[in-house]
Amino acid sequence: MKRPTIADIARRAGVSKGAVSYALNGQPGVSEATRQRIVAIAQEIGFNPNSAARALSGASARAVGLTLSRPARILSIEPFFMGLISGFEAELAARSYALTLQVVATPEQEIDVYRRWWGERRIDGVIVTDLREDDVRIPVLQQLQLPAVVIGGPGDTGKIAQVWSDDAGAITETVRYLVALGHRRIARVGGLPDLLHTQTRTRAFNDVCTALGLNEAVTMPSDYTGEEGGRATRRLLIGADRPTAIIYDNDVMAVAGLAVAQEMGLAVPGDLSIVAWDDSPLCSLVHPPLTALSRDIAEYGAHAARELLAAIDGKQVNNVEAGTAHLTPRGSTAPPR
Amino acid sequence: MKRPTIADIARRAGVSKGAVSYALNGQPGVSEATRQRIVAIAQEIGFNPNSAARALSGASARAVGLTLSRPARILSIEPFFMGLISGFEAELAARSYALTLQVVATPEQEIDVYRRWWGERRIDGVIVTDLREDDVRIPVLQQLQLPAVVIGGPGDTGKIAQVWSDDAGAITETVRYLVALGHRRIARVGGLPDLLHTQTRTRAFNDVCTALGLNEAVTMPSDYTGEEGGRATRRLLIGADRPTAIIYDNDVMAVAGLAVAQEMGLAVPGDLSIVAWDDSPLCSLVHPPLTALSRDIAEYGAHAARELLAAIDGKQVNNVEAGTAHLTPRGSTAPPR
DNA sequence: GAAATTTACTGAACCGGATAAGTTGTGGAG
DNA sequence: CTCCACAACTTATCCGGTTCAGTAAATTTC
Repeated sequence: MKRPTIADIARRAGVSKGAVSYALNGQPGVSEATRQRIVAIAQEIGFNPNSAARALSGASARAVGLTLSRPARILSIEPFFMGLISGFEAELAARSYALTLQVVATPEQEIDVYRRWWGERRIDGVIVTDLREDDVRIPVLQQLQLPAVVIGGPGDTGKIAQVWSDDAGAITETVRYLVALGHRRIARVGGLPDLLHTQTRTRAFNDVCTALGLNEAVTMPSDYTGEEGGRATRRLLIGADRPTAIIYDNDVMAVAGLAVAQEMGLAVPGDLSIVAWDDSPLCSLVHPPLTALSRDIAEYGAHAARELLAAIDGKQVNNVEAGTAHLTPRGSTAPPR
Repeated sequence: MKRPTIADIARRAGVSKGAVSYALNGQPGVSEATRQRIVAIAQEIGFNPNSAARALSGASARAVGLTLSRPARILSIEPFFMGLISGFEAELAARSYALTLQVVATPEQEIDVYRRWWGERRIDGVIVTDLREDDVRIPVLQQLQLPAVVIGGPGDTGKIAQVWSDDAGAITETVRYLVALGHRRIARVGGLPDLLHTQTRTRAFNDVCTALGLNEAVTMPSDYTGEEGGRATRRLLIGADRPTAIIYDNDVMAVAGLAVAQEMGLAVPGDLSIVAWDDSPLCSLVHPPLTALSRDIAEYGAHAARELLAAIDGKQVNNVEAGTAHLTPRGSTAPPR
């Protein structure tokens, strides 16, 4: 089936291609009567402008790119990214931008994808997640002058906009809450250590523990997987002065930690309190339901999408903080026995 | 930064645009020496063909579309879709096709998205999930002559290819296994009732229960969410002759069911055996780990992607079955007390 | 009422590739 | 030595929009 073009509309309306273009784009240069006639014909024959032709004649591709850089076995379970994608989408769809997705294995491959997408003019901008220290992707994005928004910071990204949430504030609140419950030995199972927001959390965790006079702030590095989270938990719990509370950097590890505690015969929250970072249905599903640091991930994604669209439109964008996660107490936290 | 075009390469190589196009696409019409010179220049200046220009001159858009039609709160936790996406991607990336994603709320909106994508020539084909009975999307796809592959069947989709897995065989195997363990009262918490694969499962479940002489095959309809799965479980367990085993149509509901059983003071697997459909890290994370119907979801997605690419290439594709899920016994199933 | 301006268009160039058709130059057959 | 076939290009056109430079008619201005 031949898809209709503006030439078809022009023929039926008895005007030139140019007039049709003006009419459909709300440009001046056609009378209101003609415009309505053209729009009606376009509607009737189900016209959609060929995105390739549009992109070729200088306009934008009306698409943005996102790479997912974690291995499939983590992605498949990590609710965070799906929430983020939903949030982007809501914002992008409203301005009829498409979202192009690619799964990558390494930062180098990710850079290649950006290079290719930009070179092909397939996208107008990208959303970058998991900012690292001295991130190799940043200079490439700057060199390409590819509009971008970075999620996870704050860090040094030059003129590239950032969207982040106040992780330091959230972890401080959490530790204070646990201390108020009576906990003195609080440990943490962290995310990937080279991610900037993991470092932010670790630093804030150490600071607040010192400030409150707690002995030592142990952070077990991990990788967001359930297996690693479980292993880290086991290592924390076999010591003589085991912690009475553990904060996990994501929900998956927290659920795994809960399973390990139960397997070792520890009561939750009686013997061990558990806090998950990033609330998700997962946290309410398990028994006991997990106390979690909630934030609106979809809104976080929507925020990033808005910033990116602004950057694409050439507006100068600044680093924005998109709200602090707040503690949602559930059944997994209580005073230690 | 101006992105290089074939005209730039042509100038530097001292040949015409046409020669560059032939050289880069492996077409005959240039000598091997010239071809290598051109390829070297393209490499050096980091040339990527403008996808819009390419798509405009008759070639394909080198992109396929996927809509996600469940509400965000389910998508965010359902590991199935992420696994599927990973699988597509592996296959698409290998042939440098892009994946365009859109979250939709209703089948009607989904149809609109297909119409727009196809009209805009943004994509070459789509992957359709969650086939229903008399699915409204199928006639639209046929009318548009939009290459497509349907996941979840088998059903009547005319010439549109389908990829499905043998759900009937899997559920039969599961029921036989539970009966072999000594269970006589087996219930099921199903997925959305209007999905075709849910109906296939329900029918097979009823059939095998009848064949094995079990009293009644109760299927509680649900919607894949943890909340609904938990509610359905509670309803099943409050009866006098409560089931000793429950099969869940996805992992999220199974985890929720486990929590409900524990909350009601029932031992798993002592008082209640649990089987989850679709294995995921989630199933191994909880305590006890859940017996699950495992299948390689990523491979399932890769299979669908291959079929779609074949359909785009104009090859006649047939309905293919992509393997049966097999039972992975873990700690959540045992003989009833 | 003639000149100046505005309105409502048309025609053509352009974006960056793909490709059909035309143009050389070379080597081999006859 | 000529003719032909073929390789190795060049030239020109096309894809479907956007946009700029024209143009004729209508309207305003003094």
